[in-house]
Order: sequence, then C-alpha cells, then structure tokens
Amino acid sequence: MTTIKDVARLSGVSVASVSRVLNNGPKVSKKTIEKVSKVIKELNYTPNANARALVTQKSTTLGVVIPDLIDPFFASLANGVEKVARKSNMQLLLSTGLVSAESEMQAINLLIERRCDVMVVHSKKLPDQVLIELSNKVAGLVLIDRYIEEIAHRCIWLDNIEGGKIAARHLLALNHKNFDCIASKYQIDDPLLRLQGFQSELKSAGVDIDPSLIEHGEPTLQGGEVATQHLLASGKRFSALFVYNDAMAIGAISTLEDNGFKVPSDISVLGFDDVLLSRYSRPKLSTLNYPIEEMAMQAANIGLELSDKNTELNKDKNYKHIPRLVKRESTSYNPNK
Amino acid sequence: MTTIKDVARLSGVSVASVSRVLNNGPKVSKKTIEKVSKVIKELNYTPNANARALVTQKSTTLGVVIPDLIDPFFASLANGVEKVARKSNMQLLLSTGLVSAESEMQAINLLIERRCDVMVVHSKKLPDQVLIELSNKVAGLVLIDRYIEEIAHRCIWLDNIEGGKIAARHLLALNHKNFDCIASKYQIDDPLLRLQGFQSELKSAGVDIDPSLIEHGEPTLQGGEVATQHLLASGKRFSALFVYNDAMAIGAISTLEDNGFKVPSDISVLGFDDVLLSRYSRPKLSTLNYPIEEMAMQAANIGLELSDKNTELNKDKNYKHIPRLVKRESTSYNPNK
DNA sequence: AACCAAAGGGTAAGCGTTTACATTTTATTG
DNA sequence: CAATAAAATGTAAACGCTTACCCTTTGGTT
Repeated sequence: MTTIKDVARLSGVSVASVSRVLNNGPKVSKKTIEKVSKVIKELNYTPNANARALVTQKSTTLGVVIPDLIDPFFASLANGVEKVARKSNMQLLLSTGLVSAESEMQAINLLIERRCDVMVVHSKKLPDQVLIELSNKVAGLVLIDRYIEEIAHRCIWLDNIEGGKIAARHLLALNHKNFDCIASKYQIDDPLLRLQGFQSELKSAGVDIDPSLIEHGEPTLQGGEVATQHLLASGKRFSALFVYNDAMAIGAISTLEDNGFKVPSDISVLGFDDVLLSRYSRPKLSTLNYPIEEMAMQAANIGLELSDKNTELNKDKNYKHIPRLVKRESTSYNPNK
Repeated sequence: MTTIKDVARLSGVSVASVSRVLNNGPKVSKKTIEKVSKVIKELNYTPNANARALVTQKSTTLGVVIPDLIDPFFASLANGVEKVARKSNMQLLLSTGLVSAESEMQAINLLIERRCDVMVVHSKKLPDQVLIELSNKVAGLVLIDRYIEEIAHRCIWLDNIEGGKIAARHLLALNHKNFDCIASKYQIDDPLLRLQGFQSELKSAGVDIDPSLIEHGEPTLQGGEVATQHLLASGKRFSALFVYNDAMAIGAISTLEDNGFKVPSDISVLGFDDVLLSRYSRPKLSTLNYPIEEMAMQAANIGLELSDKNTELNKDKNYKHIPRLVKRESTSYNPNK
C-alpha cells in the first residue's frame, strides 16, 4: 500500500509538506498543494489512520458496547451513536457484550485497546465499582441505561420507576379497576423498577395487585404468549394489562384474541419501549416511548465533551429521561363502573 | 496511558520480553512471564492496538458498510459480520453509506484509512467499475447483496428472480388465478428482479399481469397501506398479492382488513425478507426468507480468506443464495375454481 | 543595496509496538 | 570442568505518520 513517502518522493517534496496538505496545514503554497494533490490522486493514496492515531494520540473512534445488534432497541442505540460519529467525523467501533460480566469486560477492553476517544457502554452485569474504576482510565466513558451515583455525570438513563407510574396513571385514568402485569424473568433493574413504579402508583390509588399473580417470562413474543396463557389459566379477571416490553405485549394481545378477548374493548394492553414493532401490530400498540436513540446521541455527545481535556468536567450533571406515553389503539376506556 | 516501556521498566526486563509475554511468544521463561504479568496487572496496562496494527500491518478489524442500522435487515447483516469478527478475535468497524454514490464511497474510504483487513460492503449506488477497481486495492473486499460478474468470487448475493418465481409457484399451487403486486418505488435491482421473476413464472403458467396495475410505493408499512388503497380503488379483483417486502405486506394486510377483506381467506398476501416483523404480525406473514445473517457471515469469512495472502484465490467461486419459502398464515388455498 | 520579516519547506524525533538478529545465560554432554 | 548446544533476553530498526524547530526563499522597506 502506498505511503506518505511515496507521495513525497513522486511530488518532489518532503513528507512534512505532504502531511501539511493532507491536513490543510498552515504553511503550504498553492503550488505544493496542487502538485501533491495530483500525486495523491494518481497513486490513489489513502493515509493510514493507525499511524495517525499513534502520533496524534487520538483515534477519532467512538466505541459502543451493546449485547447484540438484532434487538432493535440496541440497534437504535448504536444508530444514535453512529449519527454523532458521522457528524463528528469519527468512526463507530462496535463490541458486543452479550450477557456475562466477563464478556462485557472483554468487550470494553477491546475498545480500550483501540484507544477509542469515546465509549458508550451498555452494561448490566458489571459491578458499579468496576465501572467507576474504568471511568478513571477512560476519560470519554459514558454509561447508558444505567445509573451509578458516584459517576452520575457519565450516566444517561431512563426513569423506569416513573415509567411504571405513568403506565398506572394512564390505565387508572381510563377507569380500569382490575390490573395485571407481565414482567421479564430477568432480574435486572429495568423490569423490577417498572413494576415497582406501577405497583406503587396503583397502591396510591387504593388498588393492590397480588404479587403472586404477576407473570414472569422471556421478553419476547413467545414469552408474552406463554405468560398470557398462564394468566388466563389462573382465572384472574382483569381489564388492563401492563407488559414489560412491546414484544411481549404483542404476544399477549395475540393470545388474548385467540382466547376470545378483544383488545382493547375487553382488555387494554400497554407495552413499553415503543419499538418499531409497536406501530406494526394490530391493534397498534399503546406504549411508553423509550427515547433510546436520542439518549444514545446525547451519550455520545457527552462522551465527546468528557474526552476533551479542555472542558473541565461538571460532576453535578444529571441525565435522567422520562418515558413518554404513546396512546395508540391497544388501550381504551373501561365502561364498567 | 501506560505503555509497554513502563511495564518493561517496572518489571526489569526489555520491551521485547514484555512484548513476548503479551503475545505468548516462543522464548520466554516462566519467571519472566510471571514477573511481567504481575506488573501488567498492577499498572492496569492495555496494549495499544494502533501501534500494533502499524507494525504488524494488520488491523484485526472487519469493516462493514450499510445504509443504516435502523433497518432490521441491515442490522442482521451487521450482526452476522459481528459474529464472525468475534469468533476471529477481530473488531467490527461500522460505516453507514446511506443513499448516494458519494456517501457510499466516503464510507468505504473511511474503512480503508483504518486499513480494515476485511470489508463487507453493501453498495447499491456505486458503479460496477468503481467496485472492481476498489477490489484491486483492498484484498479482503466482499460485496453483499450484489452481483458483478468480473468479481463474482467476491459477491454474496440472493437470486431475486428465483425468489419471484418461487413466490409465483407458491401462489399458483394454492389455486390462485388473479394476482397483483406491490413493488418498491425505488428503481434498484431487488424489486425489479423480484417482479420480473414473478411475472415470468406467471406467464409460463399462462397468466398475464397488467403492468399498469402494479402499485409502487415506499417500502414501509405506510407505503404498503397507501399502495393497497390505490389497488382497491382501481377496482381490480385479485385473490393473491405479492408484496415487495414484509413491512409493506403488513401494511397491505392492515388496509385489506380495514376494507373488509379477510387475509388469507379472501386474499392471500405474500411478503419478502422474513424479518422479525413477519412473525409478529396477525396473521403471521407468509414470506420468502432472505438469509441475510448467514450470508453476512459467509461474506465475512470469504473476506477473511481473501485477505489472507497464503490462500490463493479461486475466481470461479459463486455465492448465489436462493430464498426459501416460509409458509405461515397469510396465504391459503383459493377454493374458487 | 542592505536589511529584515514573513512565508514556505525540510529535518528529524517520536508515537507504541513487533521482530530479526546479536548477545548472554543456562543446561547438557563427554 | 571445558566445550557446546539450547534457551532466554536484549538491542535496535521499522511501521506511517505529525510537528517542533530550523533553514531557505521571497519580496518589501529604508
């Protein structure tokens, strides 16, 4: 592959001059620029970013750690970061963390090896302490979808508790009296907090929900179907169902209708996340919008700031987001008094 | 950030030795390994991949060019490449090409700057000739979802014509007599060829389809809805509808049912791609499976081979894929004689 | 004509690694 | 114990670039 030396030789100047035209540096004459540019074209020369990164000590690389790309939620996250990367003339380096603490750590390490200027990390398994230490090593580290008090200025997160409350309020406002929930079987913050918020708001309204009746399942279409079958089998009567995420909610709707219940006239179903799916289902899904792409963009931008030595960091920042209720067709007024 | 020199100094050996334990090189004593490993832990040292890439002339990076990550189809593509990257201890560098030839070229150039060993490129707009030239510069270049005869050994593609034919045969086998199509408004290969195959197979069966009745629309849910409205407004009668992709097909179904047609009992609807969506719709969508993730994995693996100077390249390879019919609930037998 | 500032361009060091080669240490053998 | 082979380690060059510093032009002022 041709190097800067080749270009220098063929255009009869020093490598310094070539470098200067490459970076439109300060001290080059029109003539040199033309000469060199011509040779660059001819040789089809492309500068080596690795060499550049080495000498400049910045990689113009934005790293992302997510479990996978198949889940549209994470794809949106990555897409948000990518947008910022593009705008900042940087590149997206992707590392998938999958499930375990070890694999998350490994994914992060790969990005550190690459000396990413910024790292947007979605980690569920790594302990707080590890992440805190990591943030001492990587200036541009940002956590998304997680809150750790000690490094709150690096955390972009969604208030899941408030999300649960909003859900409860919506259903309450629609005159519902009998509720049930489908939760995720995974014991991580998101489902736990959503449920917590939901229940606490119901309780404030004087409604109690028997914890033993809450179904837990795989957060997928099938998981939603299975959970709903269990729910129906239990004989519990309810007119409003709050489901952990949109995929499960769609599975729930499908099972409800297969069993003769109309959504929303018989039973209202409320999802969470507002992924693409929710707009494609019939009835279109009412849900809580999780603005993950905007949050990802914000995260990337904050990482950019953080990685810039010139801006002194303000540790008092807080980046909490509140989900927004999206009323579509799967929830409606309950006429029963 | 600590460097190999720091590690060398603190452990009282030369950088060469450190490098050797880093790469479990051939000639290091147990003692040195232990000594150095300890210091590495202490200093929390992470080697610099850029420096490595520079000296070894390989970046252990796998580049991908796709329009965006939001489209689940491309997310699957990226995910396939990522799987291979992970298995090969490489990293995924992502560049989005969006729509224009220029932006595609720019995305590719960014990957070249990074000296990606392998590049999996999804390009629709760049002319054949440019891609052919590019493949002379980048040994590990692979094209996905595109066929160029001169570099067929670098092309992993799907036979869209055959896909159209399979669709036609399926619908024909279900005793359908009156067909219509919804196509994409974009004049690129995929929709054109699918339609071509569909029509040609129908013609073989003695059925003609009036080109003027074929609707063209945005390849989205809304596009499918609008196109279907036009179709219905035209008054044309049909019992089988072949739609460019799954999103449009779901839009079509929704509009058909809103207008009193039952799917599939009144009208069979067949999609294309078999994205996640198709399993979530009601009725579940019959469609043609586009094995994009497997193709992407194959592409990445071929790129890996190609980039390896030791394997001599066989230009006679051909990587054509045939879509597979997935019968679900949106197509059924037409009882009318 | 002499001087000087400004502008353009070159030299060379250094970024953090790997690795061929040279050198030293250790183990083996007669 | 000397000789020698084998193993471990060190030295230094190289990868492709940027940039601080220095040198050479150029042309404007007196």
